Amino acid sequence: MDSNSNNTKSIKRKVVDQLVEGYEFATQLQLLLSHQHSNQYHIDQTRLVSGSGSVSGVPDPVDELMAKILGSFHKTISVLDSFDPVAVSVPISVEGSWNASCGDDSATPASCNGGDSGDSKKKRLGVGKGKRGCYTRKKRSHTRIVEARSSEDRYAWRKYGQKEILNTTFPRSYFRCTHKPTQGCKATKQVQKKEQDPEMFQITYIGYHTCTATDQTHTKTEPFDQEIIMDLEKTLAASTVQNHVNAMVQEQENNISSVIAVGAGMVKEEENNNGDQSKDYCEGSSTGEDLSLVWQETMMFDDHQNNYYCGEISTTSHQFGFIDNDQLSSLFDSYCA
DNA sequence: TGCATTTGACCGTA
DNA sequence: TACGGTCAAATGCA
Repeated sequence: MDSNSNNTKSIKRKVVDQLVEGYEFATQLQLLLSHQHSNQYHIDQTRLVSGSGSVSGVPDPVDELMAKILGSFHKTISVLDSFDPVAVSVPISVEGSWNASCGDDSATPASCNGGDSGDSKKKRLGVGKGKRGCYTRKKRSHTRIVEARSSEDRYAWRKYGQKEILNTTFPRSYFRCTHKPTQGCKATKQVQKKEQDPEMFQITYIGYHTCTATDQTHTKTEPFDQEIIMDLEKTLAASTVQNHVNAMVQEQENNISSVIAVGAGMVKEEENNNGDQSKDYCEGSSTGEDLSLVWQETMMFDDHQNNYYCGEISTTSHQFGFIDNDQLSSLFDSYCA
């Protein structure tokens, strides 16, 4: 693909992002205005009714205007959507993945190693060590943030890194599943002490365990002393999720993971798989089973509305909406198509 | 001696 | 170019 095409796509994506953001802001404004205005409007209408007769059927001008604004946004987004469906993911989206790596292992390592040739102070690695950094970075939905008093859990982790993070007192530690070399388990976690309460750990779990370790005698929940589950971006939404979770856990004490908040986290992943990334998103690290688990996790059945409560989490927005079973099926199909 | 951890280098992304 | 995530050599430990 040439750079022109990439540029066009990049610009298009930015336009769409802005439109989506505008759409969401307009929606919020509509809610605010309708809430405020309905009171005033109701008073005015009551006055009119009591004064000069009935005005029933007169449209609320605020609602009318907001409907026009939203309609305009929606039309624009739809046009772009028809132009390039990949670039648009509204209003309920699961972030796709992308591949920014050096490609397959047989490729020349020049693009992997030669990218940064600048820092002469840095120790150069020996010949044949050139595969460092050859990983794909992708957005993955299986990202859960929990807070706990202990970073321990029932899985066996191997620490592979530690990093000072900007504006934080404590370093972040990086762990991967001990069984990654033997079973290819892709689960990783990051542990960082909380600034406010150093006795608390913020643990970010990325991916699910696919290993079948013999010492794994417990159900696949993590961690066992978890206290708070957080959305990547919106704690408020997480509390909503948590409320649903608590209810669910009582009803379904079986196998479903207790980790519910799922965000579109951005992680790096080693270039071990050979498949294309879109396939990997649905079948690789996010297998069909995994994906269904994500949906299980993100959807809470609302017994009053008879709808699924769907938590949308993306890098730029977060909103909740209701979708029915048919919409759920079609979404599933479209994401994995 | 083998496995786990530490730590600086390296890399991709924003 | 800064930052965060990962690699892998060096080191520690049982």
